[in-house]
Amino acid sequence: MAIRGRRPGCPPSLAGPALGHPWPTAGHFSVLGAYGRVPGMEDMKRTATCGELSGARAGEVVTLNGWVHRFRDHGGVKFISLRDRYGITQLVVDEDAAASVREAAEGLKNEYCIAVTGTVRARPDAMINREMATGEIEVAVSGIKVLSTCEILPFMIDDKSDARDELRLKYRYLDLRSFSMQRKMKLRHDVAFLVRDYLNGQGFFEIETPTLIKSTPEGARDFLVPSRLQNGKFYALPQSPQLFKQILMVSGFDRYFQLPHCYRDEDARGDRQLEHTQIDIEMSFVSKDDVFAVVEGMMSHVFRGALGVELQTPFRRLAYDDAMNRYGSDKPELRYDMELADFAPFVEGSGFGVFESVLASGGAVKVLRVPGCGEYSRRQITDLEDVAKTYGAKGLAWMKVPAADQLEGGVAKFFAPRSAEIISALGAAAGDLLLFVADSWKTACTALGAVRTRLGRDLGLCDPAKFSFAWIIDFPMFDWNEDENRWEAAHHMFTMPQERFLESMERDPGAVKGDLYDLVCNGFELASGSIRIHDPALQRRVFNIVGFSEEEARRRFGFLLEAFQYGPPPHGGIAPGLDRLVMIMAGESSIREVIAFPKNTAGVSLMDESPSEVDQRQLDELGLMIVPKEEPSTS
RNA sequence: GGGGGCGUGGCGAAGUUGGUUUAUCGCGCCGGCCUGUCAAGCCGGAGGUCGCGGGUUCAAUCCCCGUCGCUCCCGCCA
Repeated sequence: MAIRGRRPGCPPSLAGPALGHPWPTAGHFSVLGAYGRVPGMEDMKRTATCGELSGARAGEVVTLNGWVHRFRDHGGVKFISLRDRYGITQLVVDEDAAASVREAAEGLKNEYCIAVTGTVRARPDAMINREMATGEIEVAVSGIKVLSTCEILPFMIDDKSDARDELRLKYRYLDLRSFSMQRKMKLRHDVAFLVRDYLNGQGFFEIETPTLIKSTPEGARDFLVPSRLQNGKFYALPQSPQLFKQILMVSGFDRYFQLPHCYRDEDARGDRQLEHTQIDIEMSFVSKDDVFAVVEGMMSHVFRGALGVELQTPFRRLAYDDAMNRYGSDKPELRYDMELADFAPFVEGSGFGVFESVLASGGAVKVLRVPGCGEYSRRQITDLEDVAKTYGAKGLAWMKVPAADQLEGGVAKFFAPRSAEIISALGAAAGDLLLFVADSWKTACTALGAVRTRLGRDLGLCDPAKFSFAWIIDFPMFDWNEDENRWEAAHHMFTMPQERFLESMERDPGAVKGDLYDLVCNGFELASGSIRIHDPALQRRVFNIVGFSEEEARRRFGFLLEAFQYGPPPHGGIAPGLDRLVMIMAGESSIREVIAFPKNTAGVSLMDESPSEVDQRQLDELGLMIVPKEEPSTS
């Protein structure tokens, strides 16, 4: 499926605020004179960009530098669309142009990099192109210099038929030439700039933390970097600057931020890369409300500046339990309602054994009312059932509401006696479809939530121009790990348990809510953060619950625990993902679309072909030996 | 680790329920024509071991198995 949202074809979108403010031109800042000496083009350095000329400049002699976007040869008159970062300008080679110029023009091919001198002239009225920012003028060419030539392209720049991703990534430098990609890179630049602008204005310091750090094998897999000087030892690349930013709080830096690269050696996804950029924030002497206020202010600043969109703040807040119960997700898509409901009240006495036994064993029966889908075919419902099964549901029960007081089809016969009551409780109407999942509470919620998301997409319920933010709060502090038979931290071990659970924490870890929060937008988790523990005694209690010995804690996080003996301030923070933020703002569904040089789902960079093998000498210096993974036996 | 989808000239796609014929279309490319296009137009042309390997068959681009690559998803991602 093609996922790029580009459709410019023509450059008018460049001039307009398609993604916010206009493209800068020489009027806003000087792109000219930013060059050093370019051998061979001293006399052909640009005096204007391809996006800035208008009727007011008619008569001016200009030099343009750029790429041949299209070439239209009419025999007598020839047109060249010259493209640079700023737009497209039409060049004309008239019939009476010098023979040398005509000859040079005829030799031009797509994507040649050229310098052109000519006279700006207003187009005749009938020839004005109103779709184009520079459409009222053209440049009558008096000189052409080919700066470099171009091979036959693997795909057309800004072609309407998209090349497949594999090819785009291999020739990323060509892909990035397209206005579509240039616009996204500009958006990313704008967002990063606005983030810095806002946080600086709020008194935050940008402080860099190391990228070669100690491996702390909790959570995601670390990328390891072997040490040559310390033979047999390894650095890890940071999954986030978590420990360092907390240390910075101990150091008194009150308000810190950074846009660090973070690395996780886990399988990539459409919205997940091995390597991504966070907007890492930490603050002292705060509660979560202070963190929320900063992030809400920052997001407002960013959306206003980059997209011209006013966000409504404060963002709504949704407890984790509510998010799960109502939307079946801890990162709910909130651009539409269509909430899940609890069907348990109607199960008892229905005689439907599947539902009854699930409830009897402590599970849940959730129902999703799908307005107007009562005509769904068996086939369509089976497709939805497959979605539910993917998320662990054993099946998807259904019934239809043919009339305001009637239930039919699927499991309706068990519930027909209470039809009116059920329909009224669910707010159902004739023509609705009801879908059910019965399972453990979490599975029932997530499976039916996935069905909800799928339906939202199929039914076109998502307004692409809408950004629905929400804070998800009151997350559980600990998850029970079935495999290892122990409690583990749901977020990380430095998260502050909510005060009301401090007393009962050891007795009932599963009930403890953490001072822990996510920011979600349009069904994506945009940020995750928490108020941290700064009290060593409390920290020990948490370590204890997750089965972390004092010694093990010291070995892994010793420096942090030690730092906390020297007057640590109460602190907390958050880390929005920059790539996901830009992805959502750009209306893309793949994070690769907003990363200049992304890796594919197998972690391979198709352009530079990393990762790659290394010389034996490099391995020797590091004291490493490659042990091939065993081939699966084929006998 | 598991499941789904895709792989056909440089690019994007179509296709044959296995056969007759030269594997089709659009873009691009090459040559020619053309004074107003802006996705220019018209005429002509080149370019493909249908991802790779094996199997079934008289016959495979098509069916089967394996493999490689890309992609979406589950698991994983404190």
